[in-house]
Amino acid sequence: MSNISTNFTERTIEYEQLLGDFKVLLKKNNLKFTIQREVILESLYNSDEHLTPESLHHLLQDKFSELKIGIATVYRTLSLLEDSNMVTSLSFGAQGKKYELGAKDHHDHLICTECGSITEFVDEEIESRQHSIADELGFIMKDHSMQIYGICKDCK
Amino acid sequence: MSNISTNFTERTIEYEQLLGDFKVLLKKNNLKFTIQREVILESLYNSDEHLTPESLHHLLQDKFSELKIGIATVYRTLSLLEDSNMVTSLSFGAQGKKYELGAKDHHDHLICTECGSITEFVDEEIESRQHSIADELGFIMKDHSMQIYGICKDCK
DNA sequence: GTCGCTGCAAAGTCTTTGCAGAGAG
DNA sequence: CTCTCTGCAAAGACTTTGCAGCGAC
Repeated sequence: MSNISTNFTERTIEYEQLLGDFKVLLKKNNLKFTIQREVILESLYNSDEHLTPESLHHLLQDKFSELKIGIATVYRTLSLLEDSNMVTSLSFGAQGKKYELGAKDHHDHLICTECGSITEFVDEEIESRQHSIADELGFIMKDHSMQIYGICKDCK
Repeated sequence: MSNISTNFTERTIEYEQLLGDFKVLLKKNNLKFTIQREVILESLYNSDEHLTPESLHHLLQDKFSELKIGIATVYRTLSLLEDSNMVTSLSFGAQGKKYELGAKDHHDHLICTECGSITEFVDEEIESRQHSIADELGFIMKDHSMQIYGICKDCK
């Protein structure tokens, strides 16, 4: 695999380490390290989106067309990664199930109902409050999603 | 530490009023008020659970077996209610989409990714922080939704 | 009586599974 | 060489749609 193009999402973990963790995980469970599994991990790492199995499959078919990765392999690998807590899945309303690497930072969204623009933000106060709430209710927090809907400053 | 009000499902609206609103809505859109639509609304009102189409269908078959309500009608009515903003849906994991009456107090959700259970909570600190963030970014906040995903105390 | 609604069943979607050949270790 | 993995296609699971008779208004 070629090297990883850096993009603007801050990562809390480097790809090399992530890949190493994955290999350890596979070995520990007597599973094999295949090119399909590698490109799926890499694509999740390099994506700023929350990917659906279908969008991930399309992406793989574009970028790694020579591999002819089947949709079943995408599903199987996502399940494997999710079971191993390397990715988390979220569901957004009617849009179905989406996956993202567990190693990424949280982020929330302001969505303008007029123009559809999306602004990302992170607020430490809310982040820490969420952890407190989860703790107080005996809940192990894995992820969250928060959307604020309204009218952005350009539209008002 | 501030309080987390785990005030489960306080209703802000009486059933009679809800039913009246529903009838107005139907009339306005030239739709008919049928017994099926009524028992679905009533069952949502009387349930403290977040219902899936399937669980709602089972419940209806138990309580109103003489009506022989079809699963298709359940799906159609839930879509109608959702489009009219009388119910909201949450979806998560492999377990599909769940519905709840929108007329309940505003609250956010803790969703267990293991068993699919949903715990509601309201936290004033987060509520007010959201308003501040929207203000700071020049955004007029209309609504928001927040879900925390993780593992509940029974599953961990 | 009109026209929307319903139950049924068939058709779509999305996801999982069975299988035989391919490939990692 | 062994035993898992993969792509394909078929099977499942969940949801939507077409239709003819039913029922609200």
